Amino acid sequence: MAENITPQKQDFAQWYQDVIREAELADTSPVRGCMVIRPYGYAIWERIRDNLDARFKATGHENAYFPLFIPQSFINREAEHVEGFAPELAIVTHGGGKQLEEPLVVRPTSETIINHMFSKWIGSYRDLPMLLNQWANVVRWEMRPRAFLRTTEFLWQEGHTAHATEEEARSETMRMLRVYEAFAAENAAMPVIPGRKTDREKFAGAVETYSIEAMMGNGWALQSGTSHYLGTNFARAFNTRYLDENNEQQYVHQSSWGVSTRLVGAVIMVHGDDAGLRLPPELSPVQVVIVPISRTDDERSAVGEAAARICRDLEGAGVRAKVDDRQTVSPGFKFHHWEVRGVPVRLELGPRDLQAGVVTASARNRPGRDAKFTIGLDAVVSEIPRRLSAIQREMFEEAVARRDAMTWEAATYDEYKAVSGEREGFCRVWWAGGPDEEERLQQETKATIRCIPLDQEGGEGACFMTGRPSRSMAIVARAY
RNA sequence: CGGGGCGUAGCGCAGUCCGGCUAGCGCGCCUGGUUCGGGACCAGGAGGUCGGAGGUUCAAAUCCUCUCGCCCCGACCA
Repeated sequence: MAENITPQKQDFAQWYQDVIREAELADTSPVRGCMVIRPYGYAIWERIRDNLDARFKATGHENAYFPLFIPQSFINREAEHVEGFAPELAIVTHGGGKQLEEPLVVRPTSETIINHMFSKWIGSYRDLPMLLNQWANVVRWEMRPRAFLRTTEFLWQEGHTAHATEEEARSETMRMLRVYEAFAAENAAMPVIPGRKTDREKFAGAVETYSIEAMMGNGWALQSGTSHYLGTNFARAFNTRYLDENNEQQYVHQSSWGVSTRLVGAVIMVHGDDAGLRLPPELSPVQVVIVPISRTDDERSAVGEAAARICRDLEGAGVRAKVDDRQTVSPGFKFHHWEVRGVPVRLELGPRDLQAGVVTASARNRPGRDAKFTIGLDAVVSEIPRRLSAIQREMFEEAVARRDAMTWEAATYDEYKAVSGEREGFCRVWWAGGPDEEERLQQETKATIRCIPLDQEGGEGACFMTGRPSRSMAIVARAY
């Protein structure tokens, strides 16, 4: 069927690249590590962006824009931050034909420049909380790029907030993590596990890092969003202080949180199949594609007219619909074209349908010719939105079912090592280990502690590596 | 930076070991016609510094030296 796409089971990494090429999501760039996001891939990002942006606004955040260039000395102010980012910085040394007095770092993230500004803008407790977000590109020099998942330049959103108290900042950190979780479930049809990162996986400069972890089609984990409690680390480095009710100077407590174009990769790998991309209706740039079928000129005009009317009616009902009225390719070609691109619903409209007063429909998540069904012309506008909701729900349920089927438990490290050889996916373990155990785990099995889920079932057990008693379980998995 | 693979038409490749016809094949592209309910068919056509530089030779895609780049697997990361 999809002759240009390697089957997932044969080679998942190759399948991923094939889908990106065939669906025209992205292309390689002349600069290693960078990628060109093509219009269709960018349209998916726009859907992600618009959905999230609305959620940020609804939680009281405002958008702003901070500069791409950051004085190198800013990065150096927070000890852990420098250490963490130094290896992946791009640094500009020349401008206007002259060597710069101070090199400029191309932002890898904006905590430093934003704190520089916050320290000017925040004077008293009345200025707090400050809740900002920016949509921007960032650069982190990558040794091993992968389209969407890890590129040297990527697009993202970074929220930065300042609060009077630790409690408020911590609560903001968790609130935004839950916003990501809701976006993933409701828009991306992607179940995720919100959890706390171990110190080893923590953001450089944060007190605590939380993430949402999603399971890809091959059982690997993908960190799909992060939220950090920064404490007063950057506030101290940049002297971001406010005067409290008692006329005393206090450092602000901060959070930062982000998701990136990596989410596009997540959607590909969570939902895609051997025929290509499958998009949840919420994120699909085109939700319904209408393919007119005709032989004679008379048929063409009758069918074309009907197709245009259906399209208008659907758009009127808030559905993103499109007629593929190209004369230069056959209907069969169009079927594949839109299947590879993951469009949730296809309507075929030909003379036979018009005669019978119906359209022939098929849902991308129920592949195959036999799964086609018909909808009465009168019922299209009422039926399609219901179908789209159903597809959205089915795709989420399917992803949940696969994740659950590929999640298992191990009581001891030996058991983990024995089973993980044959079993992909997430392994739940009791965890009370430290950096040494994590290091050993990664060296010996290539897996890492993805997170310690926030939503624990309770109980107590012995840490699978150290044997020490623990009240929390962790997720162990291979990760991108 | 280590290990592996690859650079020949827009894309995918053969040809390279063992030097020798005018550098080929599939897809795509252009023109015309017939088609159109699951990637249509026929005929004609356009398209190449064989990644780059140097060398060996009567003769180099093919052999030698150097070089540039890309992809995959590992260490770092959203």
